[in-house]
This record gives sequence, C-alpha cells and structure tokens, in this order.
Amino acid sequence: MASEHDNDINPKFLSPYNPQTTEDRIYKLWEESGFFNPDVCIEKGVIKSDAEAFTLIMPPTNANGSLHAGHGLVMTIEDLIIRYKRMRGFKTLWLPGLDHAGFETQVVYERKLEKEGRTRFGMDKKELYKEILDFTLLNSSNIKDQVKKMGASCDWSREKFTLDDSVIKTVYQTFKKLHDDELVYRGNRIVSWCTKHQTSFSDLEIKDEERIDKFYYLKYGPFIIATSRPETKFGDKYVVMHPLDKRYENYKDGQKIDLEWINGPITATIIKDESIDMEFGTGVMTITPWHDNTDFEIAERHNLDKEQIIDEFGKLLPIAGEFSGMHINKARSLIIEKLNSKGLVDKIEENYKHIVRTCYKCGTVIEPQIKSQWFVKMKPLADKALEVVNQDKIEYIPSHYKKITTHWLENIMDWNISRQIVWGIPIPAKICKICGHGMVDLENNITKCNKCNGEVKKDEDTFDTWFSSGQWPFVTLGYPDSKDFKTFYPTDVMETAGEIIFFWVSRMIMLGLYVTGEIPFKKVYLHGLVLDAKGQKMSKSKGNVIDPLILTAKYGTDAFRIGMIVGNTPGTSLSLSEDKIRAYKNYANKLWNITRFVLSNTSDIKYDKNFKDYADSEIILIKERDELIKEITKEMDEYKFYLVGEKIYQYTWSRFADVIIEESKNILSGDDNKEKISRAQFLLDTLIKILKILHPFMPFVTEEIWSMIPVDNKNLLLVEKWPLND
RNA sequence: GCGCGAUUAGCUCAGUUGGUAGAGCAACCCGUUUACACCGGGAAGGUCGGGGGUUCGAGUCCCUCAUCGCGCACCA
Repeated sequence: MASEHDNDINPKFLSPYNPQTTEDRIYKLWEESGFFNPDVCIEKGVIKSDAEAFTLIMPPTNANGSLHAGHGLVMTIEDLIIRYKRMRGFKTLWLPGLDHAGFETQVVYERKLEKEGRTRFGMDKKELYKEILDFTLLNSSNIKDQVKKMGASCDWSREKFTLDDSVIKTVYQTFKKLHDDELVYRGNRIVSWCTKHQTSFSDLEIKDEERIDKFYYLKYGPFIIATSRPETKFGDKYVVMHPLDKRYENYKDGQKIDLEWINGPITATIIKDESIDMEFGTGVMTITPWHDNTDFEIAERHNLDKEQIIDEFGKLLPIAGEFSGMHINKARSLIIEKLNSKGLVDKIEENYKHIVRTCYKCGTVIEPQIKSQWFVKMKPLADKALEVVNQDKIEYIPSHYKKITTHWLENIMDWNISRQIVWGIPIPAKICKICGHGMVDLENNITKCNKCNGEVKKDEDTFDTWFSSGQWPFVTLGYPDSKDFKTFYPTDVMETAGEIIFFWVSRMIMLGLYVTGEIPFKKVYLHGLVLDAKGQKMSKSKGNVIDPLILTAKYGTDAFRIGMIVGNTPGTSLSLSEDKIRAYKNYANKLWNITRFVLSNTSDIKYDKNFKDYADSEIILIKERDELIKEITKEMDEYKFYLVGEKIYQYTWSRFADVIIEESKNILSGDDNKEKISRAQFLLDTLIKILKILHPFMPFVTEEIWSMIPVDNKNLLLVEKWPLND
C-alpha cells in the first residue's frame, strides 16, 4: 500500500500499457481475494451483511468446444453488470456453470467418431457415455480458463454442472411432480424423427427449409390426389374430402371404393373432414397417419388405422412390396415410374415450392413417426407464464421480445422431452413391455406394470437437455431448502442470446413458476449475434470465425470488452471488426498515459478525497463531471451500457485529456500555490472516478492503474464503491 | 401467409418523452508544444430508404410502398 511519500512515478509507466504482462496477474489477485464470492465480501466487510442481493446466473456454457465470439459477448456483458452491482454495494452473485448440452455435444462427438472411422451405433451405451463424459470434462477445464481470460468475476466456488447429482435430483423431482399433476404423459404421438441422428426432437429443433420439388397428381380410383411424397402412399386407404365440397357430394362418409393402387387392388374408405382445404389441389387427399401430423390428427378424429410405411432409417417396410428395404430417396422416382406404367399418373408439376422440415443440425429431412415418448402438457404452464409476462413482472430488454414471447406462448405445443441418445440425464421411468404404459420411477423399484401387471423395462431415453437447463435458476441455487435459494432467488437478470428465447428463456419462466411458484428472474436481457466485420454470420465453412482469444491476446481483454459494448444495443447483432478493438487498445494506453501525467504532476500533494477548498475553475469542472456521473449511473441502471461506454470514452479522451489536462499544464507550472493544489486534487479525484466507472468495462487496466495510485486504505478496485455521491 | 426487426456520413452504429443531425473507424490537411505518434490540431463528409399525413416544427408519431434480415405456420 502506498504511503504519502512514495507516490513517485512507478517505473512501469515508462513503457506503454502491456496487457500481456498484466492480465493473468490481476485475475489471480482477484481470485485470491475471494471477492467473487459474496459471502467473502461480507466477511471481509466490503459489502454490508444486510445488503440487498443481486443475482445473475450465467447461461451454462456448452462443454463441447472452445470459447467463441458469442461467449466473449456474454462474459463481457454479464461481468459488466456484476462488477457494477458489486461496486454499488449489492450482495452480488454471479453463478457460473457448464452444460452437458445433450444433443449438441453428442453431435460434436459423433463427428469426432466419424473422423476416427467409428460410429455410435453398435457401441456399448455405457462406454459411449463414458467417452463423451471424458471429452466434456477435458473441454470444460479449457473453457473455464478461457472464461477467466475474459475477466469474468463469477463465483467459482458455486460452479454447477448440469450432470451434478444435486441437479439431477431436482430435475427428477420436477419430472415426478409434473407427472403427479398430470402435466407429463406418455403417448403414442407423431414425433419429429431424424433418420441420421436416430432421435426425436421437439418442434424447436426443426428448421423449416423452402425447397422446390416435383408435385405429383395421381389417379386414386375416381379421384385425383396430389402429393410431393409418393413414397408414403403405399398404405393409404382413406380418401379425405371436405363435407361441404359440392364436387364430391355424391360420396358419403364411410363409403367403400375399390381401386387399383401401386401394388394392386385395394379398398379405400371415404372420410369427410373439415380440415381439408377445398381450394388446394383437387380438394381430395389420401392420408398417411404414421408419417404426417395433419393425417395423424384426422386419423385420431375418425378413429382410423395407422400403419408404419417407413422405418427409422428412412427405408421402406414390407408393405411397400417390391420396394421394401429401399431408401425413400431412391424409391421415389421408381414408384412414380411404376405408377406411370399403370397409367395412374395424371400429371407432374415440376416447380412445386414448399416447406420441408429438416433436422437443424444435419439438414436431413425429418421423417415424422409415431412413437411412444414423454410429453409435457404445455398449455397450463404457458398460461401461467403469459400471466406474468403480460403483467410485466418480467421485463424484456429490448422490449419487443415480450411480443415474440407471448406469441409463442399463446400457440404452444406439447413438448416431447424424450431423446434417444445416451448423452443426457436418463429418464427415471419404467415402460411396460406388454402394454407400453410408462411409469415414473425415481426409486427404481417398479417391477410390474401397474395397469396390466406385465413385465417392465427401463426407459432407455434421456431428457431433452433443455428440460434440465430450463430449471437452471433454481437448481443451481439449491432449491428448495438452501440458504442460497432463499437469499438469491428469484434472480435479477437473465442475460442470454435472443436466439434461445423459446428453447431456454420461456421454458425457464414456465418451469420456474411451476416448481417454485415464483418468477425465476425479474429481467431478461437479450443480446444479438456476433457477426464478422462485414456483418455476416460466422461459420467454420465460410472461414470467417473470429476467435476472441486471438483478439484479446493481440489487443488486450479490456479493448475487446469495451469494443463489444460500445455500439452494440441489446437484441441487435454486432459486427465485430478488428479496427474497433484496436481503437480501444489505444484507449487503454491513453488512460495509462493520462495517469502518468496526473501522477507525475501531483506527486507533491497528498490526495484528499474530502478536499473542499476548490477554486472556481475546478468547481465548474466538478459540476460538469458529477452531472455526467449522475447521467451515466442512470444509464447503467437502465442497462444502456453502450451509451455509458461511449460517454466515458468521450469524457476521458476529448474532455479530460485534450482540454482539462492541456489547460492544467499552465496552472501546474504556474506559481499560484492555491490554484495548483486545487487543480491537482481535481485531477486526481477525477482520474479515480474515471477508473471506477471504467472498471466494469475495462477491469484489468483500471485495476492495474489503481494499484499505483496513492490512496489511503484502498482495497482492490473490484470492491471499491461506484463514484456516485462519493 | 402471419409476425418481428432493420434501412441515418465511405464502413460499423448511436440518437431518451418530436425542437436547426452524433460517435468510432477510414479518408484529407497540418504538426516532433517533455503524459501519450497506441499522439495532437484542423477541415471535410448525411435532402436520416421512397411517397403521403398529423404538427408552428418529424430521423423521432400515423399510413403506405420498397429492399434486407429473422422468427412462426400441418396446406396434402
């Protein structure tokens, strides 16, 4: 700690600011202080024990790769919020975590297997699980180091992993509670099935793609039916039309018709259903309930037979006769050839534009299948969520996300939470081998079906990863009995990517309300994508991926951080250009040089933070400065960090350095002692306030400079007080 | 098809309740004044996507069109 005599210029200042030799040392200092942990802050007296809590749960990082620019943005924004709140005297908790990221990680790992010439199919499930676990643990230690590089002041002592026992336990309790409340059911329903990944999805993992295909008009007895998927038509034995369609009024519901079809004569049944669009095609269609959602619903309504035509790998089943075993992609044209030879093709439209549902990961066309899986009944959960969102009990930043959320909640579908992958939390349930009935079994002691008394087997599926991360705010805090849960829940802000507003944010609201009876967070702050300098989405195939760690190594973490903040409004995408980061490196150095000037020109006075004897010229400057601080503080509280960053930059550079310091040169070298002291006190006081305001934006350089400023009884800048009314 | 964004200086973006347009970067001219060339001084640069309306006054409110981006949707 500096005494009043040793505030000579530190030799460090002789060269420009060097982030490389500074950052790791500073981070270590912070970690060793223990101040990332709110309990330590209270113990050591830097935060009052009765201070209001402020909580932010870090979106658990996917432990399957390394830090990308998006993470850089997350860490920057969240650390900024946390450092600000800590400096404002809150009992501040930022809880970090890692996500096993079920399907995402499994896909990454499968690619790795593929490269090694292996495949997950046929592998022992336990062995595969162990391999992915090792892979994940290895990655997670990498990621942790990278998060630290970003300067994240999160409480590592409270770190959680989505596969921790405590997390799984709570997730199981929630599953059981949902089941007991009849909000989870096991049903034979149409699910979206990826034939490559061999798993089903929820509706969110599907990406709609516009494609141009052929559209076939086929002769089906007296009717013409249109389809883009002739390969599904083998079992079609119901022909559906609108009950009010005049063209077909002679056909009666339930009427049988004999006709010639792909593999010979069949008997079709007429079905009248109002879901048919009379305007579209010929107004008549045949249905394939096993492989189409609309058809499934029609079949359910009329209690019709359902038959599987295509297997899990996209190959035709024996019902397809000579085409049995053939992949649908290959079969399509051959089927048309056959139909044509039988004179059953009426016409073919070449450029039929339609939407195809694909796997969001591999682009494989989704093959709907009827499967027995666990579904969460969403309507009751969504209604509760709608209530709190509509009452603004949760604030969205930016606000238009509120509309997006309510729109989704109002049209919500039941959520399929079963996944046929090993990498995830096993579903604690037994399935009856005889009747297919599903039973929740947390204790693993059910041996007979409670419906038919048949043999049971373990459910081999795992939970959708979002089912567990959807409970993140309360599982991480140790719901229901822990002290942390009582202190820190509901949390204050959920800061995450706008992209996952449905996947994650909305589900957290629903599950949080359902389990704890309270909202999980008061604010949702959503950031946009990080794009490259040209505004294009980064992707490995385009080769425009910017690694944040290369930038931080080159320009310093502080430069990277403030570059991510300024010019980036919530919700909109950010173009990341190296020029911008470079500019902020210069800024860090500017701050460094400002300090050198101020310290070397004030070394003969002792800084007094309560100094009152200011000259008129300083009083004006103080008024201007303090008004800015007031304004900035307000904007910090409104989460307008992009404004604050810009304003403090402007003030330090254009005002403090270019004008105030310049005019100080005369004053300080003059002979009016009173004037000199007044100016020197002002310069020191203002520099300190700038450092404090800048700390959440540029924590490393400000902490380093702070260590060299002669102030009595100072602590780490990390836990100094924000300069409002200082 | 429905919905949500965006459209402001060459580029990336700000612009709070309507009151003669801002920043950074780039480009231009000048400058070695001892904090800093990772710098300083100066100048330049926009009929705020088009059209219409409300108003004394609109980048800011309303309508409409266009272009780009993104969600959502079972049209066989």
